Order: sequence, then C-alpha cells, then structure tokens
Amino acid sequence: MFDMKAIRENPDFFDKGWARRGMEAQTPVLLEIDGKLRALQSELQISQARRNDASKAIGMAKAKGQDADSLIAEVAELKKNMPEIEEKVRNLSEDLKHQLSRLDNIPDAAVKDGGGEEDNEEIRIIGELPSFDFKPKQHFDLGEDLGQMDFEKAAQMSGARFVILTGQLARLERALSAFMLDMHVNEFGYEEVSVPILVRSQALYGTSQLPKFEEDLFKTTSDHYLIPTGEVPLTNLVRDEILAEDKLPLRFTALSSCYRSEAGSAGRDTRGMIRLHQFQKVEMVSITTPEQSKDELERMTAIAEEVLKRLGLAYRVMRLCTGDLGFAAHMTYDLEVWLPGQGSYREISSCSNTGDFQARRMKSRFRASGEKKTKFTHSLNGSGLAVGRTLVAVLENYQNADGSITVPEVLLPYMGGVKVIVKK
RNA sequence: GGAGAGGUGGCUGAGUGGUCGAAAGCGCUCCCCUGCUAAGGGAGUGUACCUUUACGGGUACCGAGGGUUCGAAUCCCUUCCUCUCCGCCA
Repeated sequence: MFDMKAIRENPDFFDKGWARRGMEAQTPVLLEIDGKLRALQSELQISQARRNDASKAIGMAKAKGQDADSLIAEVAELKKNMPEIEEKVRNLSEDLKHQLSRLDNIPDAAVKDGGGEEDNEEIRIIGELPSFDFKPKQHFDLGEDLGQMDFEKAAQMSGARFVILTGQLARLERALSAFMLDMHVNEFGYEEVSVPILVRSQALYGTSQLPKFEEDLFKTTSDHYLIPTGEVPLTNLVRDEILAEDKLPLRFTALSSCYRSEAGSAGRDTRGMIRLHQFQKVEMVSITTPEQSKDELERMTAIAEEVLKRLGLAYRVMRLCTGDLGFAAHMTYDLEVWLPGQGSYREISSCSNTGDFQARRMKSRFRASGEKKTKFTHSLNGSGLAVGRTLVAVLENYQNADGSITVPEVLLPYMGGVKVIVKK
C-alpha cells in the first residue's frame, strides 16, 4: 500500500517501479481519482465548517432563550447538497483505497529485472554437494520404505497433498522445529510467540494476502482464514501500534502450521512432501525503522542460512528478479537447498523486506523520542525454515545405502538417543 | 449456547443531545525553585487528512459501520470485541 501523497509528488518513480514488474502506468488513474476526491473533500469541509458554526450559534441562542429559527433554516438549506457530496467522497475514497490495495510493492533498485524464476540472480553457493556410492533416493521413497511416512492413509482421511509422519520421522520433524526455535531465541534475539492459526480477513489484508490472493487461502464457515504462513499473525502483532523507536527492531519467531490451497499448482510436485496443503514452518519476523531494514534483511537471511549450515546442508542463495518477486516484497532472497534424490535445488526459505508496504496497511508506526511525527515501520519476514522441506532435505542428504537415515549431529540432543533412523 | 454489563486519549477514569477532541488524576516533555536523591510551582502533552512560504486555519475520529437531529462520545440499528454468572468443554 502506498501513500497517495507520495504518488502525487513523484508519480514517475512509481510508474517506473511498476513497469519493472511488467505493469502499465498506474498513476494517471490514481491521480485522477485523488484529484476529484480532494476537490470534493474541500467542498464538503467548507460546508461542514459552516454547519458547525451555525449549530453552535443555535445552541447559544437557545441557551439564552432566543429564537433560532432563521439559523436552523439556513443550515437546512446548507445541508441540501451535503449528502450527495458525502456519498461521492465515500465512493471515491473507497475506489482509491481499492485501487491502491491491489498494487504491488515497488522493487528495490538492487533487484534485477526479469520475467520469472529463470532470471533470478545467484548470489552465492554454500556447502559441498554430497556424493553417494549408490543412487540416492527421493524422500518419499525413503520415508515410505522406513514405514514412517504415509501418503495413502493421509489421502484416505484428508485427500491429496497431505502426509502422515510416524515414529522417528514424526520425532525428526519435532526435533527440527525445536532446533530452529532454540537457535533463533537463544542466539539471535528473537522472541518466541505462539500464534493463532485462524485469523480474520483484516489480518490478511494487513500482510497483503488479501484482497488479491484469496483463492490461495482456506476459509472457514465462521469467516476465518487458515494462515498460509506465520508471517500473518507475527506481523499483525504491531497492527495499530505506535512504537517507541528505541524498542526497534522487534524480532519475533513462531512455529506454526501453514495452510495453502495450492490453487493453480495442480500437477506440480504431486508426489511427496514438497507441496502440501498443510505444513509446519518456523517463521521469523522483524519490525524495524526504515534505516534498519536493509541490514536486517541480510541478518535474517544469514540466520536462515545458519540453520542450513549447522544441519550440513548445501544450498544457494538467490535474489529474486522483479518477475518472481512477491506482491508485498521490496527485495527477497530465496534459499534453495540441494536435494540429491531429486538432483536439484529447491526453495526452503524465503526472506523478504517489505519496506513500509505492510506497515501502511496495518498502521504500524513508530516515533523517535522527542519527535512529534510518527513514521511507518518496516517489516521483514523469512522462513527459518520450512520444517517439512527441511525434513525432506535431511532425508535425502543423510540417507545411507540401506535406506536408513543418519541423524545430523546438531539434532542429536533433540532425538532422545536415536542416532540412525531405521525401518520399524 | 442462556442471562447480564461494558468498550472514551500512554494508563486510570468523568462525561446520557449543545461552545467536548473531550474533566480529573497518573505518566511523559520543557521551564522555574530548591546547594546534589526527595518535595514544590508553571507550561505543554492524541491520531490522520486538507490548506498555508510561514504563523496559522479547517475537517474527521470517543471499538467499527450505518441512521436520527440544526447539532451526537451521548439517542436508534447492525456488527466486532471484552468482562461476569450459568451451561458445556480441551
């Protein structure tokens, strides 16, 4: 969401930004609505001011027992046109808000122009690809052979794109979550939060999944939505807040289930745990000042990378090009982990700086001490990491010739003595 | 689910149709006084938008959205939320 005043002052900047995403110039329409709206607002305000003055005079006259009929008649006359103007103002401001809420964030200058995934920039490649003296299997074969990953039972009760983990694999998922959370909380200053999974539309509007992407969400009969990411409740923690500058940055982390309808991805990643309707994710969210957000994105990305490093997983860091950048994102780094079974890199984390884009939507502001004016905060979100996909990565990278899985060393404290996951 | 009560500024809490953006207290900021901590005195202290070179002026907002009225924090309707009791329940 953007400040209409900023658009008014520098329309070229915005049109150029949107052009980089392949969008047409938006400001002519916006400026036209805005111009009409402000003209009518001024007109309305003049009438309101006169009405207020007259009403006060009526009050005073009546208090003194004087006759006020002529004043009342004057206001009645004045008010003849007001409802019409009021309605126009209401319609125009709703229209403007609607238009603004559907416009993508402007990409950072550092983001490369591009059409899609294929144009993303490779920033760095970390870790050595593991070598096997046998043909590495994919995670679903490994999991099913271990007898602890069941897609059929899951399909029976829930349909496609669900999984059931049992035994050591269920424990491994829990271990991964706990390992990640402990790291964020104990070493990197994140506050752990336990969040609602069901939220109302306004929360999703704040983080900008709504109004444009409703089809990607699950909705309940009580008009709640299931969160597609922990970003939603974590970022909404500062909705309508005016924070003291010295409290920033705020850093939150949460483990949550995430729910996605995967509308439009029929046929993609149909096998396995890569793309499910429900998955676990450890999310990081930072609320910062405008000056801090650039560095905070690097910091957050580094923390997500640290999880992969400690797990001994090879990965690469991609900076998304304009064509692949999410709606709310100003700049995004994707972390892609190496999956030897699949023989490719797959996204396991996505860290984004949204600038003040979300903050404007949810009115999250801060004030420097002594300053009178408030400013919008910046918000960032990143996976640290997607737990389900991390489990996939561990299985494929730590598989042995006999189909067993060696537990990565950092997870041992969480595995209750289990060093190797074997068939039940 | 049933029955009630209530949502006011950073906080507590007045205010049931008229000069209320809102008393008072607390907190906070600045100043004064007091030979350092304490106490006291004075001034200021919501958000957003429009307008103005500036000083300033205007509008809206008392959970949210409608309505009544010359005039609404106050009356009416809808809705969300909170609390109490009962029921149910992890």
